[in-house]
Amino acid sequence: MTRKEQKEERRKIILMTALKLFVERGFHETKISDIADAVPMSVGLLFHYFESKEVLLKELVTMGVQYTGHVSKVKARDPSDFFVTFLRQLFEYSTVQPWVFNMFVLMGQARKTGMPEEVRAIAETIHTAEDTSRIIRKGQKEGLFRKGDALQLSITFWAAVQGIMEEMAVNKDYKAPDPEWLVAIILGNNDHKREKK
Amino acid sequence: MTRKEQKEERRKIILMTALKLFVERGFHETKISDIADAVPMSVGLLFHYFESKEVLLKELVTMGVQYTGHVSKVKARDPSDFFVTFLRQLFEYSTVQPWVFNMFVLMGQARKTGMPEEVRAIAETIHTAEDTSRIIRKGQKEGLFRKGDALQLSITFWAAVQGIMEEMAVNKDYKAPDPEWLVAIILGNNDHKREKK
DNA sequence: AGTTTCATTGAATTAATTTTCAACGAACCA
DNA sequence: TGGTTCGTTGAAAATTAATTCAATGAAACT
Repeated sequence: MTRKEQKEERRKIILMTALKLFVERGFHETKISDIADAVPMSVGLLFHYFESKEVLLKELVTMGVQYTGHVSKVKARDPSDFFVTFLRQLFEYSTVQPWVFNMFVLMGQARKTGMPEEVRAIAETIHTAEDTSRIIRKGQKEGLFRKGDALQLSITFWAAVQGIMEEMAVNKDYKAPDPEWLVAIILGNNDHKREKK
Repeated sequence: MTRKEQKEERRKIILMTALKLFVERGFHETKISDIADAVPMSVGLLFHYFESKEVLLKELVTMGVQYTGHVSKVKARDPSDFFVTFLRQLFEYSTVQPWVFNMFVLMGQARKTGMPEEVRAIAETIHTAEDTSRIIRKGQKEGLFRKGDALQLSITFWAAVQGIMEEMAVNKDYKAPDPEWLVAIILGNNDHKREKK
């Protein structure tokens, strides 16, 4: 079993290395040999672990889909806190658990541009914006959130977050913003609901 | 001269076609033959106009740099209005002047991921965030904007906008948000300054 | 100790695209 | 009209990166 575990371990290292490179430079800009060099291992060996570059990517995105499934369920207690808390955690991960951070960025990229069509299809099985639009609707009923199309609001919020995350991935000088800055997108002018500090 | 004008015209068509495809599908995912088909013209002829795919991209990004130079100077009258007005115009362009819209998205992509290194270098000669951070600082002095590092605020704002724009580029169902939703990122809780409708 | 399995390498092969090119014909010029 | 230039094409060549593979040696198993 040690042999099998070893292999599993190695696969993980490759996946995490590739994830980092894909996020920093983009899928197509990352050569198989770049991944191999970074691990490090020979190009040939990498193919012993993954049958192709695209399969490697697909495995990452599939992991992302599963993981995201978890996250979105975790905490749907209070509409007003949900987003701040989520962002705070996400931004913390950027230093503590880079892979979570990178995964988030990759999933966003996969939905958009510059990835094989098939990969996009996998990434699109996630419906974060739809899910959180329910939370927003709830928040709107309570008068906490801005009025307007909840789904549009939700998509806007996540698109903005994605933008921030990608900036962070590329621009290492840039420090994560205060989550409240972003939550203001959906919060609107709500002075009654303000954090007491 | 008609011959030369003709050629210039043709080059523009190619540039605009490529821009659209690059933004919708990504640079690497767009084959020269895709561009040629879309124009339409033969692959060989495209090389009569541009010596390589990368040169074509570089020319687009260079145009973007010049154009952005204009824009950021245009209207720096009133800090509070600046951002709302800018966004309103930008979102309008998405339907009226798609190329401006696409250009904006391309420039953001070029700064980030998935483009040749050399292109990134060109795109990074733009310093929108630095420029607008001055406006933000001014707004902060007037008590209109949220407190905090003005540059970080500025980068955050533009990164969010970039996220929205990319969403719009890919998800045609998604309608541009109300500019105020995004300006809330820098506005903070400012009830005295509210649009009268 | 001998045998089998499997991780490992780097060079050879293949695949996908970009880029070049020889050939043709239409527009322009004398 | 005859000649030159230039737009145009599609197929051939070159390039680049992914993928395969035969060979090697170390670990595990008998």
